Amino acid sequence: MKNATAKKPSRIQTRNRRLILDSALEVFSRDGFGGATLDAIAKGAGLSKPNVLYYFEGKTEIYVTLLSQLLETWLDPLVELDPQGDPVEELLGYVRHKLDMALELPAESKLFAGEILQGAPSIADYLKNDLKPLFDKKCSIIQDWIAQGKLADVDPAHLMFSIWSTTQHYADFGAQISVLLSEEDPAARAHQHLEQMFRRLLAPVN
Amino acid sequence: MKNATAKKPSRIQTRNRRLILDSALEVFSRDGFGGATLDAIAKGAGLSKPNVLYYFEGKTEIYVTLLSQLLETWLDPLVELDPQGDPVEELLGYVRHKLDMALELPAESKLFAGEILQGAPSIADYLKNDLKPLFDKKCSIIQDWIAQGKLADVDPAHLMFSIWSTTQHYADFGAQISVLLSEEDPAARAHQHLEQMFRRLLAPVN
DNA sequence: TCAATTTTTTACCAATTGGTAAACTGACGA
DNA sequence: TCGTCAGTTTACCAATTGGTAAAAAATTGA
Repeated sequence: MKNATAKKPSRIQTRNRRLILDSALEVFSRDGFGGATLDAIAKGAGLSKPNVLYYFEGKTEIYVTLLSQLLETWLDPLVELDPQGDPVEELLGYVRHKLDMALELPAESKLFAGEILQGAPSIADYLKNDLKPLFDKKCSIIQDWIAQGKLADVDPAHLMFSIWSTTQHYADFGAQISVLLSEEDPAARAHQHLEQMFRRLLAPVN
Repeated sequence: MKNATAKKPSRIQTRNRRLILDSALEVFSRDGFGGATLDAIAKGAGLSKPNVLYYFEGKTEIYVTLLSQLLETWLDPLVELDPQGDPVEELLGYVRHKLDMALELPAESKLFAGEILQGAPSIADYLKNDLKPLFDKKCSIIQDWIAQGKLADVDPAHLMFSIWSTTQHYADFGAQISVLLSEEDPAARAHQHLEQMFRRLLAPVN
């Protein structure tokens, strides 16, 4: 008898749920929620469609599971912004971390981008209840840094937007970048460029 | 008899094609290509589905028409980057223009973003044959400016990426921004912030 | 006015899609 | 050895979807 409340999952369950989520991440991030099909996800996971539905209640549940797992990972580096550290270095570290994530996990970034692009229908609550408070807290830390003269006078919220957009751009618009760039190593140049840009923006003017 | 080669369109044709494209822009940008349906587009245009298909050969043709119209508008401000003008002001003007477009035409921005997000399946050729040459040309203009000491030493390509990402972010991630921001007027703050950021980045260090 | 042409509607359809029912397989403990 | 139950497959289905055929209505030009 399967109990709704947490029966420790078997080895097979762990493996197959992993397979399904891996496949689904690829399919959803490539085709969007509307364009993704259970058949494609099942095929990618090497399982039959009914077998996939044995592990998840439906397409939507797979999608939401993926998103909520992603959000934890995604939020992490922001949480780490330390009020005690050196302001400029803290923020540059955050930029570096976010860029690395975009470069290493482009599918996750695209999944998130697609969800927001379509009005965040599945994660509106999360944004309001979890992200917003954290965002406000970090903004006020930045505000304090500015008040202490340790940082140039920037708008904290819009600074965050700039960090998010410039870093995630390398994942979300990867298709465009790879056409426009002939370089061997965009990653290194990207790091250099963003470091330069945000250092100049943030360095306090004495 | 309908001739394939340009019969001047009737008043009804112009009107209905416009209605269809307007509705399709909203539907595609909200639901993505895969999630969009002809029924939704037809309903939004106030026409029957077969009537829509009287004006366009299919869902894909509507989508591609929309994209190619959009690309012209979108490219325009980049074309205007003038090698003769003052470098910093030229680039800041470009930033301003792009931000205004994102704020005023968010649906267009989202449509484009969605297409790139999914690997640019419909506009890969356009990117290679039209955008790339223009991009290279403008990059070398920027490179010249730098060589002349009129601009800080930035990577032109990545500078462009930063401009695109930060400005379009206000459209593409609007759902997130509106949750995080309680301000009355994000547009004004956004303009201020981007001006500040790019001015500091671009100002030549004497 | 009336025939030719454009536009619109009605009635369909084949393919795909998300999802279900139920039979089947196989491992494991008593 | 047998019953139990997790896991899998087969066969299916109703709804939706992109699209078509052809008749009906509206418009236009002579």
